[in-house]
Amino acid sequence: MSSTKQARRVVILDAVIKLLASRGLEGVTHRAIDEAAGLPQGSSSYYFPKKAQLLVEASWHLAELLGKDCDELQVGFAETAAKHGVDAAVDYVAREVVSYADNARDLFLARMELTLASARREELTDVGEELTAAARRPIEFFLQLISDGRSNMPIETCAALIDGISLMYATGQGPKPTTNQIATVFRSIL
Amino acid sequence: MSSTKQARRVVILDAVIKLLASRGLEGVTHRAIDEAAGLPQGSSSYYFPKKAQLLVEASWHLAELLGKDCDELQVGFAETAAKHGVDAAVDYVAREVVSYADNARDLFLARMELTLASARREELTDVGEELTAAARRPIEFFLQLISDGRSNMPIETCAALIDGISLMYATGQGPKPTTNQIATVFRSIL
DNA sequence: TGAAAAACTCTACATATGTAGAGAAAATTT
DNA sequence: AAATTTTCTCTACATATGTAGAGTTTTTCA
Repeated sequence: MSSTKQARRVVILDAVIKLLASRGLEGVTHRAIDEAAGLPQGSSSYYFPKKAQLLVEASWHLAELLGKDCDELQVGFAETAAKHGVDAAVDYVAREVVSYADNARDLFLARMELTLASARREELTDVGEELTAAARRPIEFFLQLISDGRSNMPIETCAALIDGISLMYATGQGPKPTTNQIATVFRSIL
Repeated sequence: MSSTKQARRVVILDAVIKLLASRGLEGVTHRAIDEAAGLPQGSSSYYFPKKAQLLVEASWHLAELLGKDCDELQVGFAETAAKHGVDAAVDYVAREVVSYADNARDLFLARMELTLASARREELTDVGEELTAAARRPIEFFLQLISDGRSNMPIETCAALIDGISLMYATGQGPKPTTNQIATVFRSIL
């Protein structure tokens, strides 16, 4: 596959993620995608003829985006820990988690939409698990590091807490999480 | 409004909730509702001509159902606390929360769908808040009782945690919450 | 440069959906 | 019981959507 073709596929998948966040699964139509992506009508239909497959690929793409962000976060954490100690690193992560709530709102909401959909669409089962795994990976990493494996909160519980807080904030049902709140969660784990 | 008419409206709104859980917002169509409710085609369209309004009313109905369940839970809690002490009551609530994850899966998933939708559909803003409030009310009640207002975990955080755990379980992304896990959350609040 | 292939855009069409309203059935009133 | 109103069911229709493929443009390559 040529790189321009690949690039256009990415443009389309990005548009799908944006639409998932702004209009939900019901708002993801070939025509709406073309418009959101600024491409001629028929484009998304040409690159992804079947909608079911389109959603699967958009999900994998989202998992990749989440993974990249998480990798960056891990690097930042490791560097901060090395320079200023674990305690400062915990604060660093807490700050990142909080700012991520705004910066990656679309990614988060798209993940929630797809996670819900994965429970009822067979073709999304696998990538649904990957989405969850991608979101959990960095948390797992931190818990391991800061608690040295002796965390008294299971990784799933911690991830669920962050997801729950993010969901309420992203949907306007709760206040913006504070750095303090997140840091407290991490520290209460020790 | 006659009671039979009111009864039929409830049948329809119940069907909407079931569909929200099993097929998501995209699966809620007048025709699908009629079939799910076992009513003649055109019924849901007759009782709720506008889909936007149908969703609003289904949301209020869901909030009412959640409220009833929560009231029962509060009564059970109060009785158990009176008979066997607060500690036993905490266990009681933890057990209820866990069994609720299975018994009220549809209600929970419908609430998640509607909460996500309320972030992008203006007409759902108000009822979206009510849905969240209805789900939080009993938690607020318990926290107040068991921590006597000196909880070190804000009500929003506790509610977000339970929602997050429930979401992962309901979508097949996490293990079934255990009584122990929930009880630990409640006790860690003290 | 010109033909062949590939990539893309546009159009068409079958089905699905929201919505309105005609017509039938049931209930109510006289 | 007949008339009238109310309630409900069925049908129709305009629009939206998924999907396929015709036709066009661009690229590749001999």
